[in-house]
Amino acid sequence: MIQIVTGDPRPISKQIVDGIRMKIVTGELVPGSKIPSVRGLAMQLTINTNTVARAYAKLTDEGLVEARKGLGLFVCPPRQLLSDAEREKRLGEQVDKFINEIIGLNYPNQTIVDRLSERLNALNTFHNSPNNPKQAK
Amino acid sequence: MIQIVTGDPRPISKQIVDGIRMKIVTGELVPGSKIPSVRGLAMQLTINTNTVARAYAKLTDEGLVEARKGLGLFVCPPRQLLSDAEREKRLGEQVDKFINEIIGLNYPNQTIVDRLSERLNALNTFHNSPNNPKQAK
DNA sequence: CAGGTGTACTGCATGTGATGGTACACTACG
DNA sequence: CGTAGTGTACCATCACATGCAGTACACCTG
Repeated sequence: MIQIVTGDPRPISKQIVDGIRMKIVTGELVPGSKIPSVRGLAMQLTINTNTVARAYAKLTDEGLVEARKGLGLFVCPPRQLLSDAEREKRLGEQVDKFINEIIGLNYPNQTIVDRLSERLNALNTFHNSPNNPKQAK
Repeated sequence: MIQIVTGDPRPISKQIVDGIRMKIVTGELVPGSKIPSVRGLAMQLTINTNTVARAYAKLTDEGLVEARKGLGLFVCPPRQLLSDAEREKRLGEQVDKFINEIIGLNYPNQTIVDRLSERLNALNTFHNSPNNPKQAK
C-alpha cells in the first residue's frame, strides 16, 4: 500500500501523507475507497500507531479523506477548502522555496521548467481517461 | 544586506544562505565581492554569531564563497563542484518534493509551470546585461 | 457483548535549530 | 611588536518537532 524509505529525509508521517495524497491524485484511490486502518498500516510498516494516526489526521485536515468512527477512513470526493487567496499564497511560497533549492544547481531555466512539466504530466496520464485510446497500430 | 523574517518557516541560517545565494545568482554580488563579517552580520541582525558562521560554512561548502582567514569571505567565480549525476539526482528529488507540496492545491499543470517560469525568468533580467538598454522614451 | 475502528491524551527519547560563551589561528595596521 | 578584526572550532544550554510506547475513550458492526 505505502512504502516507507528509511533513507528518505522526510519524516515517516509525511511519507504516508504524500504517498496517499499521490495515490488519490493519480486516481489509484477513488472517492469512497477505504484506506488501511491505523493499527493495520502501523503493523504492516512496523511503525507506531500514533505516527499513522497523525498522518491520517493531516489527510483529514486537508479534506482528502473522511473518518467514520468505528468503520475506518474513506477517500473524499474532490473539494476545495482553501480560499483562492490562500491557494495563491501557498503556490507562490512553494515556487520560491523550490527555486531556492535548485537555483544552485545552475541548470538552464528551460531545463527546470521542462523537467517539472514532464513529471506533472506523468501524473495525469491515467486518471482522466478510463478509456485510453492508445492508438496502437 | 540580508533580511530576516521572524514569520518565515525557514531556519534563520537557511534564510541567510538563501538570501546570499540569491544575490549571487542575480548578479547583485559579483565574484570578488566581500560579504559581511560573521560578527558584523550577527550584530546587525541581532542574532548569534554561531548562526551566521554556520550559514557561511554552508555557503563555503557549496563553493559559492571563499574564506580568507583574517580577511573575510569573498564571492567565488562560478564553479561546478557536483557531478552531472549528482546534479541530476538533486533536481529530480527537488522536483518531486515540490510536486508533493503543491499537488494538493489543485492547480492546472500549466498554471504551475507558467508560474515557475515567470519567477525563474524574473531572476535573470538584470544579471546578464551590464548595459541595460531601457529604451526609455 | 466482543472485536475492530478513529481519536486523544501522557511520558520519554532523539535530532535539529538557535543561543551564549570561550578559545584559537590568521591578517592588516600602527 | 601589540592590537583589532577576521574565520573557525569547540562546549553547554534551551526549544521544538519527530517518533516511540502505553493507555484510554467513543464509535460501529457482528
